[in-house]
Amino acid sequence: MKKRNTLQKSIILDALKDFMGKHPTPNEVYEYVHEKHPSISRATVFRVLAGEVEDGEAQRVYAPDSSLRYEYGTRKHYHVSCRVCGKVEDVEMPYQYGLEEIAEGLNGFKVERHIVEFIGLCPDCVGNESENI
Amino acid sequence: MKKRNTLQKSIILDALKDFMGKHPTPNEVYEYVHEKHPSISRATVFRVLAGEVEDGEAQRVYAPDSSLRYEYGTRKHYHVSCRVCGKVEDVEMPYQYGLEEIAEGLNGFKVERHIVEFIGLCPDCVGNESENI
DNA sequence: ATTTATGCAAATCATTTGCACATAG
DNA sequence: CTATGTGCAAATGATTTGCATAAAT
Repeated sequence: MKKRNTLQKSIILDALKDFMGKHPTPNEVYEYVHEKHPSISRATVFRVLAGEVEDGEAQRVYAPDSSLRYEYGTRKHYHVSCRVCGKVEDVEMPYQYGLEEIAEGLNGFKVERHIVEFIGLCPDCVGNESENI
Repeated sequence: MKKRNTLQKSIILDALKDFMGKHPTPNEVYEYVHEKHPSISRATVFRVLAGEVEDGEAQRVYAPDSSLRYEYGTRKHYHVSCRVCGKVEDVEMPYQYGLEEIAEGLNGFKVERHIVEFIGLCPDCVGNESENI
C-alpha cells in the first residue's frame, strides 16, 4: 500500500496552496483545478484531498455548514464562520492546550486535539439583519 | 407564520428527550419514532427537528462526522468524540465565554456562540492501537 | 511486471422540496 | 374558514464506489 507520486496529486496540492488562508470544499478545489487541467476528475480531487490529510500535508476544516473543507498545512488554529453567508476565517488566537487536559480528566479519553469554531455574523452580514433565525 | 402544535411535533420532541445525553441524527430519530408511529415521515422528522432548534427546544450538535445531529435542550457544553469508533460524549466543563470576546476582537465578527470538539481515543479504543492514522 | 491511481459513470446517502391533502386554531 | 403542517415521491447535492484503463515503481 505504498503511495505513488502522480501529476494529479501535485497539481491538487498546489491548488490547495493557492487557497492559502481559505477553506475550500473539494468541489471548489475541483473547479479551480478544472480550469487548467480539465482532464482531472472530481473523484480524484476527493480522493487526493483525503490522502493529503492522511499524509499530513493538509487538514480538514470543521465548519458548521457540514460539508468537507480542507486547508493546506497542519497548523493548529481556530475558525470563525458567518451563519448567514457561510464565510470562514482563521482566528489568530493561541491554541488552548489547557482545555485538552481538562477534557481528559473529565471523560477519560486520550485527547489528541480539539476544534474551536466560533459562529456569528460577519461584518458584511451584521447589517442585513433580515435573514436571521 | 405562527406555529401550530401537532401530534407529530410532540412525538418527535419526546423522542429527542428519550435520547437525552445522546446526539442522534435525524435518521436515528426517525427510526426510533418510526417503530411506534410508522406513519410519520422522514421529511417531517427533518422539518420538526429544525423547527425545534428555531424554537429553542433543541440544539444542533456539531460532531466532526459532518452530518446533522441534535440534542434536546439548549445548555451550552462541549463534546469529545473518538476518532476510531465515533462515540460522542458531553464534556462537563465551563463554557469559555472569554474566548468569544477574543475572537470578536480579532476578526470583527459578531460572535454568537462557539463550539469545542475534542477529538481523540475513547477508553475502549485506546487499547486497540491498530486502526490508527 | 506488478500494483496503485485515475476517469467515468453509476450508486449511495443525507437532506430538501413541490404539491395535494389533512388539520389546528 | 384559512393558513400551517404533513406525507409522499421526486429532486438535489455531496461524496463514494466499481470497474476498466493508465501510469508509477
